[in-house]
Amino acid sequence: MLIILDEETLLKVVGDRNVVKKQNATIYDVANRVGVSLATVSRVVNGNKNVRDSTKEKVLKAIDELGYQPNAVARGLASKKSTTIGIVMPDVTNLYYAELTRGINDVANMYHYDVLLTNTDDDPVRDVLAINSLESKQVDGIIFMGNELDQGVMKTIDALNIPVVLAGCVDAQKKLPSVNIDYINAFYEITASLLRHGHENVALVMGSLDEAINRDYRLAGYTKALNEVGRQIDEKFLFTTGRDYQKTLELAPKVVASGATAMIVYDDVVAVALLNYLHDHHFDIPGQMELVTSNDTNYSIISRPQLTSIAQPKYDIGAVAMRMLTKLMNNEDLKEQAVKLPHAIVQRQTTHELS
Amino acid sequence: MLIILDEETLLKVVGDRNVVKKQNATIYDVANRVGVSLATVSRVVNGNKNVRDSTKEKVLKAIDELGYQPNAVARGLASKKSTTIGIVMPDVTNLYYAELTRGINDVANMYHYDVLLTNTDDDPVRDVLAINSLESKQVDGIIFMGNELDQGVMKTIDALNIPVVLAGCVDAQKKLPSVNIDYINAFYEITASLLRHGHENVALVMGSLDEAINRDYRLAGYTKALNEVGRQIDEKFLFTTGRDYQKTLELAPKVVASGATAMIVYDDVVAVALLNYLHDHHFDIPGQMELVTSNDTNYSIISRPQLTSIAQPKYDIGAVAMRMLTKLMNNEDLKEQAVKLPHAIVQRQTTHELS
DNA sequence: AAAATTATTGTAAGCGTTTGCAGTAACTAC
DNA sequence: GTAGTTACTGCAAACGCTTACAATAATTTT
Repeated sequence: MLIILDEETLLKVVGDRNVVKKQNATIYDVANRVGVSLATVSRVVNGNKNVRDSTKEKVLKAIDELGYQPNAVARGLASKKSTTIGIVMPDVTNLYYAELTRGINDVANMYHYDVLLTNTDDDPVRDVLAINSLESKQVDGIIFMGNELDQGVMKTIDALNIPVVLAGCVDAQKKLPSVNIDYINAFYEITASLLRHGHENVALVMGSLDEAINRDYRLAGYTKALNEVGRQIDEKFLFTTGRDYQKTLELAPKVVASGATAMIVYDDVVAVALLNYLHDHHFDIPGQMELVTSNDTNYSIISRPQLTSIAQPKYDIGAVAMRMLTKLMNNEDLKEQAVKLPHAIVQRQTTHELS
Repeated sequence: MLIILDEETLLKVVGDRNVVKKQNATIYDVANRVGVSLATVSRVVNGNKNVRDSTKEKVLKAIDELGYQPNAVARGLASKKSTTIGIVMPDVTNLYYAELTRGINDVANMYHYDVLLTNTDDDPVRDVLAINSLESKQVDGIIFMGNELDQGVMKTIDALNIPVVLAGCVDAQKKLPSVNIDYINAFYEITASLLRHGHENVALVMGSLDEAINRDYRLAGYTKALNEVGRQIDEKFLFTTGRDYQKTLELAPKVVASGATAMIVYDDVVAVALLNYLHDHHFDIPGQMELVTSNDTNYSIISRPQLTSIAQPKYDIGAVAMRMLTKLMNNEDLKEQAVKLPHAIVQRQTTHELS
């Protein structure tokens, strides 16, 4: 014989309220208690106007009494919306992406979206897997960050029924909505400034040239400034490295050996490593070497001397990207596809007065 | 008259493959194509043995051809499992938590869980909201990080039908499984060491004393060391502050004014701020002031001088917490409820030789 | 006061899976 | 060959909600 105990009886048996986890109430329970249909309860839960005030109150009361919370999964299945977005990013541990993420998160919460987060370490294979997984979880939108939009990734995104916005990530084909700073100009400006100050040999330290953001943006800005004063790029001043402190420490002597007297660096971790190498080898900074980094994370304030940096509105890049995504999810049109947020050059201690 | 076009016809009309997003295939489509029932397809998808090999192959082939991907939401509703876990944390932007998160994420992915991430800025109200939201999304488990388990939060967790593991977060009542280092001993050791080296006045810089982790752990270890040499705590050497660079800069002169000749700091951002204050005011470190921090994030390597630190296996704390959670979600028993991972003291440049 | 309109509520068909149970086919042992 | 097993497969009922559409009640209009 099967005995089904009600909660109170069960309590007596078990003796400890904490052991008796109440089965979560369903919309059905609420409807029953009030004596209305599921549809009515659903309407009040979803803020539908077509409910008499008196009914609404009764339902609300019952919801409160039962501690009813709509089951988001069931909701998702029925409505095809999950009120969840996905973030695909290289690494939470990198301050640059962490701050973008923070911006995304805050705006997402503001619009009552939850956030599914995946680290892919810039591995296109994992990017694709992540996107597929997000699709199967029926996210309403995706924000993609990372150095490079691999072809396979692009294809996957293309086949998606879900809006995607890029944040701090460049799409050479300009097919996807994105939020960035004007990388070309930023690198142009800082290079030009350094050249104006008499530097003959300005090193550029970037990520892989296979990535559009380095090749077509950072390097392009640098080249433009050089060309403008009638000079060509000299490969010996070009360096590439991953965002890794230790590895960059190994790269440092090579940069020094190149004869550069100034360097522009694409990432703060990399810049700090170079700076510390110079510091530990008693270089005079900025006397012997000027140094500009480009993400303006906490690192550039914390380092001694403090790093002059291209400042990006990181939090805002994330926030704006997320805001755009909400519009897309809402089938609204975007005014701009490729949003460029303003950047600045923050003068600190690793350069002389800039202008 | 309503005309429903098949994809190919639609293609001819629209002319652009990219505009025709294929409707995702369902389990039903697969079953139809092979000529078996839904149940059979479901079985092969879920790796159930009871399927003849030849059938299995046919199904697999159809799945491949249709590009079928199970709908995780429907699955979740039917099976009551979401293969998703939730993380509730103060702030992704804090390197300490970011590294824990990284550990959690990697292990979660290893076990094919996705991760829902919420920042709550240590606000108990938002903690509760986040947990409720996660519950309604039917996550299979939750990892909670943060300074303090507020009463309300505790209550919410108690009422949950979902396993929760704490990471880098202390539960004074020891009711919840958790992963930490042995904070008491860590702070005891470093304090004792500093005392042995002749410091009369050792400052302790922590977060709020309302939080158990500060009051009952960090302070307790510090006190123990003091008592051991027959001394009492002197309130004038106790300082509390949030994890904020600028605010700590304001606190710094007070710490100096206290007459302390050594300080133990609970967070790297805070420690770096203090260090930089001292550096910028030309203090001799460690000559005039020794400084120990306690999270050993990148900051302590990047700062100049580099920070001596209590080293925590941050990534592993996250990883182990997640591993424990998988067991709990699998209804396995835990060997230990409160796991303590080993810590170490990493000697760098802000202290003299320790012992 | 009947008709027309509008506001409110209920009915029931999904949404795409999983899964217990029942049925059928294939195999084994006698 | 028959009974007893075992291996496969299918049926159909959930899971908890949303949402057309239909039905009823309340209100206005004439």
